[in-house]
Amino acid sequence: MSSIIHTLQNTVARAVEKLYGEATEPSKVQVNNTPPDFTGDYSVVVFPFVKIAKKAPDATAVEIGEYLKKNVAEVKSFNVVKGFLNLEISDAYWQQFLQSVAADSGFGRQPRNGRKVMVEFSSPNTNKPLHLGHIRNILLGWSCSRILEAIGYEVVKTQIINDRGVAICKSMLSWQKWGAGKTPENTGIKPDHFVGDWYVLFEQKTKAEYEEWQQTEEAKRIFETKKKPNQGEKEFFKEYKNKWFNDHSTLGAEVREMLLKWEAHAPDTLALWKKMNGWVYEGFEQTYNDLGVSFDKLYYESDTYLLGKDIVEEGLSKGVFFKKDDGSVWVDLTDAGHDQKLVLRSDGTSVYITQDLGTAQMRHRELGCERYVYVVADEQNYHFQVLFEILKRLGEPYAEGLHHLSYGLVELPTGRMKTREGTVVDADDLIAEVIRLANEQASERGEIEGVSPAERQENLRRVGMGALKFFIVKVHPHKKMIFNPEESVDLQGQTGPYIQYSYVRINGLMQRVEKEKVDLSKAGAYGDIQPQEKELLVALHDYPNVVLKAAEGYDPSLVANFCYDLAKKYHRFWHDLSIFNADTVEAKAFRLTLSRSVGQVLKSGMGLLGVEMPERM
RNA sequence: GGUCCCGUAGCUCAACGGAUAGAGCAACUGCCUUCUAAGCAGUAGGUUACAGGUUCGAGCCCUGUCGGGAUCACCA
Repeated sequence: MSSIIHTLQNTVARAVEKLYGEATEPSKVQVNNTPPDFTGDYSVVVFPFVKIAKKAPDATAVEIGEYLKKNVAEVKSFNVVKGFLNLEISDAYWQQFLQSVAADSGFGRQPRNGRKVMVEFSSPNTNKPLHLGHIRNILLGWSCSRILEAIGYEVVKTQIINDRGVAICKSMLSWQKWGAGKTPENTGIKPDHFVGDWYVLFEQKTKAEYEEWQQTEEAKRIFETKKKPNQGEKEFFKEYKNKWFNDHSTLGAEVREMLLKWEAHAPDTLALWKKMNGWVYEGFEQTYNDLGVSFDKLYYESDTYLLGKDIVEEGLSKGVFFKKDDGSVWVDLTDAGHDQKLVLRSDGTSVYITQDLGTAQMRHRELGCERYVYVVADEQNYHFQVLFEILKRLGEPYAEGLHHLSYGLVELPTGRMKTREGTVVDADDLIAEVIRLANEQASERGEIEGVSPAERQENLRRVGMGALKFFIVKVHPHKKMIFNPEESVDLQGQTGPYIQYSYVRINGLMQRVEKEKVDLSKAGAYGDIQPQEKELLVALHDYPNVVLKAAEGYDPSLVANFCYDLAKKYHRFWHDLSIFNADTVEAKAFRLTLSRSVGQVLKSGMGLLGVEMPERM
């Protein structure tokens, strides 16, 4: 059935044309939910037509209202307040709507549109385990994928694994030097953490070496000759660290040597690299599993980091790029408000963006998508502006379909997470903690009858993860978010478990319906729809539109807030009205059907966010 | 300095350019003999950073100012 909103928009447009002789675009007609304090279900904003009508707002509203009442069967009545045209929709429409939702398990989803979109997210480095920042990235990528799927796209979920470079070499070298035969197996440490620990040790050893070096005559001489005026020793050496690591450090030299050996495909280095990355993937796999996410296609930086050289040639021949005297290749984006950007070094080697250009082209050849979404933190906004602009100028066919889903940093109440200060929140620790807290709080509430320990554990896992995921995904991506660990595991108020609880209530009802074989066929004969019922119907009615908007804006928080709002309305409904013990069989059937539809939409909506519903809690 | 993002209740967040800016947390008050109280209802809390402008109407759009962040490498 087609939405009443469209009917109203079309009819208002026709009314305006007929009454005032000017054509209006139906999609421009604003139809809003009527605020609670007024009578009506939907309100038409008539101000835009006042000029055309050459009449006062109220008079215009009345005229349009009368036209609607006469021409739209579903419009039961209307009233006009301060130029707002409030419409009451007939119960028959809502009845029919409810039946259609109850009969459609895919309500809110669009049919396949035959189009394909790639979503890239997570994209970790392989030298350390995943942390809270990755979790936001992963949840955004995952829910965006689900939402795009829901509006009809075929979605290819990918990640590019940054499996090469200095960082992983540090872990490799560290384990090689000091590992003494230790493995994840014989230490019992989760393999990605195991590798990360060696990285940390390497950084510690480097720091020690640096501090020792600072006492040497050479260091003192460098300080005296290179320091800025009034610069203290401490400050100077802080700034000098990178330079020192490249020019003086023995550990630095060893890492560079290892990187060179890797690039030369030295067999022992490659074997070590594969072994350690293998451990990391094993660990990641478990974390992804815990988060309930998966990928369709993996890319490895070790395969892609040399790509993009041919695109430089192409850009030069197309005149998009130009060569400087020293042989370096650039693109001039000053007319687009950006700077000149290097795309190939003077020694002919590529830079970061070269690789991304090549990867974009390669992936398009492989996947042939219409759109490509990159989920990457907002510190790379400029990079993606430049990347997309270049691809556009190169005339890539998918250039218009590129999108950077940029998201803000996750901060703790105490400020930014700092590796050096050990304030980075580890993903696995966090997951374990939320599940532990769900268990703890459930124990305080006591046992639920008839639930096996295994079921109980699974339900509590869903509750804990629901709390964590909802807490993160309810915030608009662009905003940096403050992650308060204590609040993230709250199970009351505006939280995942609050929504899950409304689902569990419904689930309990449905089990009774099943057991008692309740006849729901009389639902349609229920005549007197209550406000608590109406607000649920109106909310359900909006669901498909919310999913659509979330997809258009790459914004899962819209779905999260919708689910919360729906759950809130359901709790109110539950509290105010008797469902199973309703006065009449019609009311009982109607309310149960309504409950079932709400449960179905809650499960669907939360599913788009990657949150699973417990059966009992 | 240039560019971009953010600024809403004490705190965390909402609000297709629409009516009296809403929730949750924290505080206080009620509601379990009835379908699960992880719930419901109430009290209190606001010059939407500031100043102009656009219009029937601005938290939202424009200009400027102030605060916070990011970014502007022959790093990734």
